[in-house]
Amino acid sequence: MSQDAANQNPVKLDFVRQIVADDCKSGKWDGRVVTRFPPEPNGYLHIGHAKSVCLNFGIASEFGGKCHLRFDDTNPEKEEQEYVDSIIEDVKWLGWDWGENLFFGSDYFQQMYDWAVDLIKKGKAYVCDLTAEQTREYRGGVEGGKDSPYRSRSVEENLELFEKMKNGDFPDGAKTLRAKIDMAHPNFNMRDPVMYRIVHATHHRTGDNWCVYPMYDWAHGLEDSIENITHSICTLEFENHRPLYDWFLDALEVYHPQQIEFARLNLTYTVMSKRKLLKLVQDKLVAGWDDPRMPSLSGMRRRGFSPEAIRNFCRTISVNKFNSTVDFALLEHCLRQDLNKTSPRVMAVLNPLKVVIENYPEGQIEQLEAVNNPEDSSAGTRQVPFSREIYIERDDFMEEAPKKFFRLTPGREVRLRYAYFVTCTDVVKDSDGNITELRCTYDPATKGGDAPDGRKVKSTLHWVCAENALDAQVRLYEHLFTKENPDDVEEGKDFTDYINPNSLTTLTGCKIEPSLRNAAPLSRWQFERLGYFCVDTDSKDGNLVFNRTATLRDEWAKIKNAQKK
RNA sequence: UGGGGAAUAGUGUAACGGUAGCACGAGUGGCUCUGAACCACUUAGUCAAGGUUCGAAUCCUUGUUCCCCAGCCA
Repeated sequence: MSQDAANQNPVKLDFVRQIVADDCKSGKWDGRVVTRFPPEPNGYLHIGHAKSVCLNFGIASEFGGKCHLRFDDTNPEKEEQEYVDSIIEDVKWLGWDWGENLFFGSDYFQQMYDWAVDLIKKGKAYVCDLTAEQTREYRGGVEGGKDSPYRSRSVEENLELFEKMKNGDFPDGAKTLRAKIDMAHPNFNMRDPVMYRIVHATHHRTGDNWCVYPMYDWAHGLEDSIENITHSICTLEFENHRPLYDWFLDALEVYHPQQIEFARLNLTYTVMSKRKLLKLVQDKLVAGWDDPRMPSLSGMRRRGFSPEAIRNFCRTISVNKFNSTVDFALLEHCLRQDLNKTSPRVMAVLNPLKVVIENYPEGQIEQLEAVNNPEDSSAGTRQVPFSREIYIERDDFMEEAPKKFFRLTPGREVRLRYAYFVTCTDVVKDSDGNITELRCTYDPATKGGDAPDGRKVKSTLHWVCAENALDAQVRLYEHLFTKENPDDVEEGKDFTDYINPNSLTTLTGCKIEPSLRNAAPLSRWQFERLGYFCVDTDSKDGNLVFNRTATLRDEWAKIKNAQKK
């Protein structure tokens, strides 16, 4: 029974959960629910994988079942331990727990081999000497293929040859083991698919033990069967492979899970294929797999995404059988929803403009109380220093204020958050006319931010005390691509031609309030009025580095934009 | 020209023969010591055409459009 249903808070079930729920009701699997997340360790996990992870682990937890983490490591030429490690880290970070159920397809190589021998004995598999190119020719097109000349070898000969293949008696590509199905089948996957190929390569786990490696179609169903999976959930492109998945398991007469296919995730302004992400990394178009602009989970973690936000996002987009592209804004919404509740507030100035408060005593520093998180009273308060010289955001001052600009301008009174009302009295400029400093006066009666006479101000600014400010580097990010769909390329171009030149802006000399002096790497903060920021892993003592995870929603930016037009 | 899938507001998703709803986005207003958050309102949809039915997004027929498949990758 689904937890949500048990809580009498029935959520609408997606089609996969509906199947699982129906099966639980009918007792199809004796009430068991066993799913698996089966990544190939040939790349880092990305937000698209998170959809699958959350589906599989989510179903297991909601229906009182379990979910295995299984590495589908059947191709030694592409797979590496580095990827195994990163995948484990990422799934764990997302908050899922596979308990004892960490498996590797390669652990089943012997069982798979034995089953292949069974199939040969049943006359349902044969050793084929056709080259890769010949195999393709024989497979044929829509009109059908033709039988391999090796199709009718005797069981004895097949057994002997297959053993020799295993023992390494033949060079790479010399022979394959194929299932004997139907070369005229309208589904190409059923035209005597290859089960084993000869590869003399060192596997990251089994070393040089094997010279033959199983193909996906052969291996995957067997892995599922061995692990007693009930619902084998995979992406849409495997729909064509389901008849073969079923054929192998039926031919072997072994435990037979149900394969269910769903549509993979697409997101605007990003690419999601491992191949393309790898190219971005290898061509150094980004700083690595964990570059905060990458949709990889390691990148998003470094950017400041919370696991909670990603999990909510995956639940929100649901799952279906048709291709769709989710608006990046929805991801951002889920992000902000979580960070708003959980991020401590802090004041930071990205583009500092010095302000001297002329009637404030020189040399005086007072501590003012600031709320850490208005969404969470248990987060308490902290003291923020204030003095005669402070920094405010350059964008918060305009000498000639347009309509609807409520912030500081000569002669106007505004509030410095948690501090005082101040009025701008003078603008200091250099010889080129650039504003270098503002002169203000303050009203001592407004300490804390409220006027005893009840007068109001239109706007509240964040600020940082000049004397105590911490210097920091802040990295601002925008979409990695300028195009909503970077895969939709014009003639002669490729997706890398649409990389956004402004995807990364590095700001130095940013001013941060002193409470962040020892902020831990990957800790998440809201810089008031600016956005959510995360301490980068490059950050070191005395050399703070922040990533902007996301901006706050910004009404003024919209107005400004509209006024420009 | 073969096979396998799929079509619901701009986007993502519900409705399982009985009032087409929710979220995001966009817009308007309210509130505010974050132009945030929060609150209210507005916007906009069943791929098409037939049929069955008292009643169709849902069932049937025909058509249209889109996605996947001819690796010894997964």
